[in-house]
Amino acid sequence: MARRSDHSREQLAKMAIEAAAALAARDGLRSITARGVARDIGYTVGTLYNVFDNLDDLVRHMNAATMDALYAHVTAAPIEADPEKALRGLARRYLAFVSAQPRLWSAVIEFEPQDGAPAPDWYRHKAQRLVQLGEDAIADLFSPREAAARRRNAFVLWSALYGLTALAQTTNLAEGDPPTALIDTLVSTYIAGLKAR
Amino acid sequence: MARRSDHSREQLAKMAIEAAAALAARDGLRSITARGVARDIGYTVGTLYNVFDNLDDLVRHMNAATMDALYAHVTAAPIEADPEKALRGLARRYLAFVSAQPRLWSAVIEFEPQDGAPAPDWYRHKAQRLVQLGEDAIADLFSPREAAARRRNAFVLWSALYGLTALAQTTNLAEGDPPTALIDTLVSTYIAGLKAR
DNA sequence: GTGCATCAATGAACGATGTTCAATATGCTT
DNA sequence: AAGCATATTGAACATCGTTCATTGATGCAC
Repeated sequence: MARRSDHSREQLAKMAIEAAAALAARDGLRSITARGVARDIGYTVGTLYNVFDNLDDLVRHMNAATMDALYAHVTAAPIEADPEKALRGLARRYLAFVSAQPRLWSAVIEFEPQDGAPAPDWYRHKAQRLVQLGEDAIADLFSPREAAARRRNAFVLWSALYGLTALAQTTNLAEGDPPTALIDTLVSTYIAGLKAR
Repeated sequence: MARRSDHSREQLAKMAIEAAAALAARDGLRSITARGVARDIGYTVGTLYNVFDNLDDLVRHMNAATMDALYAHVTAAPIEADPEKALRGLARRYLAFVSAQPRLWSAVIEFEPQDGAPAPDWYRHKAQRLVQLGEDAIADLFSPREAAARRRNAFVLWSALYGLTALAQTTNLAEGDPPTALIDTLVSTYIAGLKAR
């Protein structure tokens, strides 16, 4: 029983993350429990705490995996040269991913660790990579001397996309318009605004 | 035992909501517990369940109160006629409120009821009122025949603001820029984009 | 092969959680 | 004064996150 070494520490972590993601995808972030995850991977609670500091740690790793999957999905297609086309493509693929895995993405949005500690660098980097994609897409609209403005606008765009997907999922405020139309409106209008600077 | 007419049902609800808000403001959404709220208002758990269906119900009412407070704060100042000035004013007051009560606003963002039931109409209306403010602000940029576009853009703007405040609070992705600069960038650029239609 | 030290895995135990509901205390009516 | 209606209670239940002494499988020394 003890010391099975059926799986390495890394394998255990991966299995637990996938089991947690399956639970979250089905019934939401709050349905993730230590005992539930342990049961689903064929181990007991104690083992989970050998691999992760606590449940929040596991959830963070789960969310990191979701962000990795999002990044992979968004970069699967080539990125066009024209800023507006590039951005629209990124945004639509982003939306497609979120729509396909709504509860998984909700888990990323909802999650707030019990201790108010800020997210570790390795986690923040996952988000930064996504912002960077947007920054690259709009790079042609800025001169090399405007690096700060380029970065700021990329962050604003990413935040706007984030908010749009967050609200388009849950609320029903924009009844007439499909999410794609909202995304396109955002990208077109914002890019037009950038060009008009 | 507390005398049964010390407080009306409405008073009890108000006290519980305020107690929950105090807990959330100090230690976050997850620090709200039935026993904790009950203790703080001088009653026991059972009484809480006479007033609210369950904890999620209480949290929803707490978030509704937060949105009411936000609406009151945002509309406390007169709204200017010029779309950009009006929108910038709304956005800045929005940001001021969120910055002053970060954990309370986080509770609005993070909250997802256990049962995946959609938010009731009376709750969604609270958000809709805020979107309406934005729609009124940009009304002059649209002809009467473009009601759909006006509504869509108001929703996009609100979502963008929402995302910006959500991310500006937690992440540290935009290190150089204060939140106000991000808000102004968003408003200016988007309004410029609308004018360039 | 044998023995043993190591340590991954266990699962009982703890305090706290959300929620229920029979029992009870209280105010109002008659 | 008696009785009714009901607001309030708090014990009880299942489940939660987390800890840690115990256990037994494993790899290594010999």
